Amino acid sequence: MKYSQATNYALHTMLHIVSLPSGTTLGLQQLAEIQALSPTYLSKILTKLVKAGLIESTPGVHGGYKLVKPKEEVSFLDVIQAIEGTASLFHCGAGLQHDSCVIQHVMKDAEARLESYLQERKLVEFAHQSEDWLKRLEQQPV
Amino acid sequence: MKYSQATNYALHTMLHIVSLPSGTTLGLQQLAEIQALSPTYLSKILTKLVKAGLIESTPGVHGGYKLVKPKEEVSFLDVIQAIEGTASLFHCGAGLQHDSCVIQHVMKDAEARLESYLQERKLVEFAHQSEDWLKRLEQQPV
DNA sequence: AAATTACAGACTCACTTTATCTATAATAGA
DNA sequence: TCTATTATAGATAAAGTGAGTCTGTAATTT
Repeated sequence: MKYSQATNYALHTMLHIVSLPSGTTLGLQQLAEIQALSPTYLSKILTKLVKAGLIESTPGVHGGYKLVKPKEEVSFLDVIQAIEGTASLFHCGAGLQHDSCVIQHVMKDAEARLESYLQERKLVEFAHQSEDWLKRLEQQPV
Repeated sequence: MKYSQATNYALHTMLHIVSLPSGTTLGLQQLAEIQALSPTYLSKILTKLVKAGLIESTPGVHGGYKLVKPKEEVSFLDVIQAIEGTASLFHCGAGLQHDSCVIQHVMKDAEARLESYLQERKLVEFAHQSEDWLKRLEQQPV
């Protein structure tokens, strides 16, 4: 069991977007360049974040991505679930049981602990980490 | 991200083994039958549990599987890690960072919470759930 | 109208999961 | 020691998932 690479990219990308001055946008090209990724691939990941309601995109000349909600509200869990989905980690296959399975109940509780913690932690806690990148971008503007 | 089906089988199988009277063994055929699985496939799963030091196997006429440690010591985490391995859920690919990545740090903490909970919960809590199956097996002995 | 930007779909490649089948090794009991 | 019984290892295969590329399309600003 592992989180996908896409989740890794999504978290790093969101860290950069959260670090933007309010209202500012950041372009796909720049985000892809920072992480050494193909833009079209990163686009697929970001589209999931758009559909999850975390960011919004505007095409066109000075388009890009920007936050929808206040940056303080963006949790790790929000980003992770946007990419990985919300299906439960464990599902007891045994036909009859399914609901009555005690094992499943424990696993569900464990997952709840995990999610609760990831909901508490917000990306904005580490926004300063991304400032270097953003300053470098300002110095060589488009 | 999901736990594998094999983990599901392993947990259910261990629940049965934990429910055995001390010293008693349970055969591969019976365990496979209960869960409607091919014996050879289940064997591969159980071999992992053997190598992890949770159970031991004896071939031969009245062979089967039995616990190594006291039943009270077998946690959910023990079984899960025997099947899934102990690699971390999340690994920041970004070359330089790897250790300094703040995202990875949060993810590691989250995982620690998950594992801590699964370590606390023991399979023996639900041993009684398996009694029905075991009694039925006694009534039609080999 | 044109340049710029994000989006969608089809496709590929490699790896993992979930098995199945066959053959082999080890043990207990006659 | 022979034999039945049981677990194990190896080869194989089908299906699914993850990761990524390429090409083309839609939308917006100037």
